[in-house]
Amino acid sequence: MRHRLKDVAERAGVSVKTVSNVVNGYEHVRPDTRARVEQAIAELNYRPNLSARNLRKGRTGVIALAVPELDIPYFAELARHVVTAAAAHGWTVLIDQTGGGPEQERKAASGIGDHMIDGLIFSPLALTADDLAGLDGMPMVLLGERVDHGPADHVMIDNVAAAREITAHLIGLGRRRIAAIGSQRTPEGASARLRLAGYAAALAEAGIGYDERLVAPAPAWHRADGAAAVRHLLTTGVRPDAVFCFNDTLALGALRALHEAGLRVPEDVAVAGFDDIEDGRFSIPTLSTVSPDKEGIARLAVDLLATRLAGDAGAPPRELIAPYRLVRRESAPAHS
Amino acid sequence: MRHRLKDVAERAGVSVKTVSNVVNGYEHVRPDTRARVEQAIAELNYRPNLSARNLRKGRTGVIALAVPELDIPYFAELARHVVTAAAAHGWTVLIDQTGGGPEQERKAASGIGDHMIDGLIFSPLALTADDLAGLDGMPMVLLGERVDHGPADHVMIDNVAAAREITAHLIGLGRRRIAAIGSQRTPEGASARLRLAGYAAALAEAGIGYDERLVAPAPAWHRADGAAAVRHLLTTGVRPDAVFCFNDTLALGALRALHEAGLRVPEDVAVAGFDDIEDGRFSIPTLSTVSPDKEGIARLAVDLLATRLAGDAGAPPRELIAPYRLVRRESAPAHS
DNA sequence: AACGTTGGTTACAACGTTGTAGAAACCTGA
DNA sequence: TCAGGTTTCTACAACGTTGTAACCAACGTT
Repeated sequence: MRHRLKDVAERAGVSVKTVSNVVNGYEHVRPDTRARVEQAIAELNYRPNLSARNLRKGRTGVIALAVPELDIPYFAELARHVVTAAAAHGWTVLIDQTGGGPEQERKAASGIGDHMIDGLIFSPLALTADDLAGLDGMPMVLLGERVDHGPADHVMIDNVAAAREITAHLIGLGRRRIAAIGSQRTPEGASARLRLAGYAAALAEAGIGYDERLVAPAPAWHRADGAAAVRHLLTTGVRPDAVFCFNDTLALGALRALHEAGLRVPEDVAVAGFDDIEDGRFSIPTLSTVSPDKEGIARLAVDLLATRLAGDAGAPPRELIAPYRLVRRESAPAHS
Repeated sequence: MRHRLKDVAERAGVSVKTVSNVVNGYEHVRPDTRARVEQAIAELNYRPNLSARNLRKGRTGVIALAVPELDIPYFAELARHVVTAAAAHGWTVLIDQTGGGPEQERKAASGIGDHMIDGLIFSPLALTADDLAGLDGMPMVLLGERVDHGPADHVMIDNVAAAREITAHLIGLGRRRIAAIGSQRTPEGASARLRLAGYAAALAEAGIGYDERLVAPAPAWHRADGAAAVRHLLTTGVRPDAVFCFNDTLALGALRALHEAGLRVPEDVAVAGFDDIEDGRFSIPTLSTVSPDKEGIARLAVDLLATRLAGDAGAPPRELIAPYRLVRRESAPAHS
C-alpha cells in the first residue's frame, strides 16, 4: 500500500527523476508532464520516504529539544514556543526528556537520534562544558543559565538583574526579612547561584543584612520542595515577611504552606516567583513573578540553530540575552 | 568527523558486514575479531546512521505522540508517561503539537513523519473516524473518549461512570444545586458529552432535577474558561452550592472566580475536577478530582502499538479501559 | 580419504531518494 | 539552413546500512 517514486513514474509514463523533480518543485517541467505526474501522485497517495531522502541529502528536517522534565510547566510552555518557532523553518521537533540527571543528560546529548536530527536545543541542568565538548559537530543551542562558557551557542536572560529587581520590589513593599527559597550548592545549580546573587545584591543595595537563616535550599524546584522549604523556615523561628522563590512552582508550594500555617499573603508574607507560568495567573493569590520572554527565547534559539545549519558552523559561540519583565500581582502587589 | 561502517572496517581490517554484525550483536563473531572491531568503533566514535538503517529495515524506532497542546498539564503529564513507557521498548518519542483544530489534526495524522515513524499515539479532539480511515496502514492508538468506533485501537477510561461517581460524591455532601462546567455542543466535545451524561445520571439517581441553567459551556478547557463560566453563572442569579468541572484546569479557574466573588470553598460551594493534575494537589483549596491512571493509559497505549507493530496489523481494533479513582481533597472533602 | 556440518567471514545487491552529467527536443536569430 | 542556446527529460551512481548467498577453514563422521 506504500508507493515509491518508481510506481508513480510508471503510472505517469515518465522517469523516476522527473517525478522527483515534480515533487521538489523543480522549474523546468512541462505543464502537461507535471499535471500527469501530479495526478499519478494523487491517485497512488504517494508520500516521499523521508529516511531515503535524509540518507541522500544528509539532512533530516528534525531538530530535537531536550528538557529535564516535560511536566514542569516552564518547560512545557517553552516547548510549545519552540515547536511553533521551528514550524516557521519547516522543522519538526523531537522532544526529549532527560530527567535532569548528569548521566541521562550526557546520554541525551550524545545519543539523541544519531543522524536522526539536524540540531539540538538543549536545556541542561547538570551538563558541564566538558560533556558538551564531546559532541563533535552537532549544531546545538543551549538554553538557561550556565555560568561557564561552553562551546555552543547560548540563549538566556539576565538572571542576576531579574532576581535583584524582584527582590527590590519586595523591599519596596517595606519588607525587610525576605527569605530566598531554592538555593542549591550542587554544580547543577547555576540558575540558583545567579538568582541568589541577585537577591543578595538587592539586599546590599538597600542596606539590609544578608541572613543565612533566611536562605532555604530546595533539592528540586517542584511545588513540594517549595512547600517543604517554607514549612521548615517556619519551624526554625525566623519569621520572614516576604519570600522570593527561585521559580514559580516553588512559589506555588510556598503559597500552599503559608496558607496551611494560617499566614495571609501578602499581608503577613509577600511572595514572589520566577518564570511566569500560567498557573501563577490563577493561583490564590495570583503570583508576582519575573516573566522571561519565553516566545522570544524559543525564537532566538531556533534562529540561532538555523544560522548554524545554514553554514557558519565554525563561527565562535554566541550568547544572546532575551528580555524579561516584572509582573506584579496579588502576592506582592504594586503598592503595599 | 562522522564515520561510516566502511571506516571502521578499514581500521579493524575486516569487511563492512562484519562490523555491522558486531554492531548488531550477531553471535558468530570470533572474540578477537569482535574486540578489534569494538576498539575501532570506540576510537572513531562511530555511530550508526539511522536514516540508512531505517531505509534498509523499514523501521525507524520512533513513534509519535500527537496531543492538542503541550502546556496543558494533563497532556504534559501524559507525555511524560508515554516517553517512559516507550523507552522500555527502545523507542524514541516524537511529540507533535496539533493545536486541536480539525485541519491541523488531520495534517498531523496524515503528514507526521511520512516513513519517519513506526506508529502513532494520538489524542484527538476534533478528528472523526473518517479522517482516520484515510491513514492507510499507519499503526495507531487513540487516546481519549471518542464515541464513534474508529478503525484504530483505543485506550480510554469510563468517563460516564467517573463523572457519575464524582457528582454522586458532591450529592453525598448534601449539595443539591450542582453546576456542571465545560459542556460543548461541537462534535469535538466527545469527552464533554460523556461527562455531562455521567453528571445527569448521578442527578437522576438522587432524584434531583436537571437544571439547564446550571450547565455552563466552555469553548476550551483552560483556566480562563473555567473562571469565565463561573463568573457568568454567578451573574445569572443561579446560586450553585457545588461545581463539577469537566477537567482540573477549568476547576482551577473556577476556584479563582469563586474566590474573587467572595465565596468560600468548600463551605459555600464545593468544587470537583477531572484529571488529577499536579496543580490540584497544591491549589488553595486542594482539588477533589477524578484521577485517571495516566501511567497505565500510557503503558497500555504503547503496548497496544507494540503488538500492532509485532505483526497482527490486521487484527480488529481493540478498546481498552484504564482504571481511575476518586481523590477527595479540600474542595470537596470526604465528610461534609 | 571423502563427506557433510558448522563457524566465521565476505561480496553483492537492495532499500528510495536526489545530484550529476548529458541526451534529445525545442527554440532563437543570422 | 545552421550554430548556439535553452528547456525538458533521462540514465546512472551514490548516500550507509543490512539480508542473502556464498565462500573457506576446521571439524567430526562414515
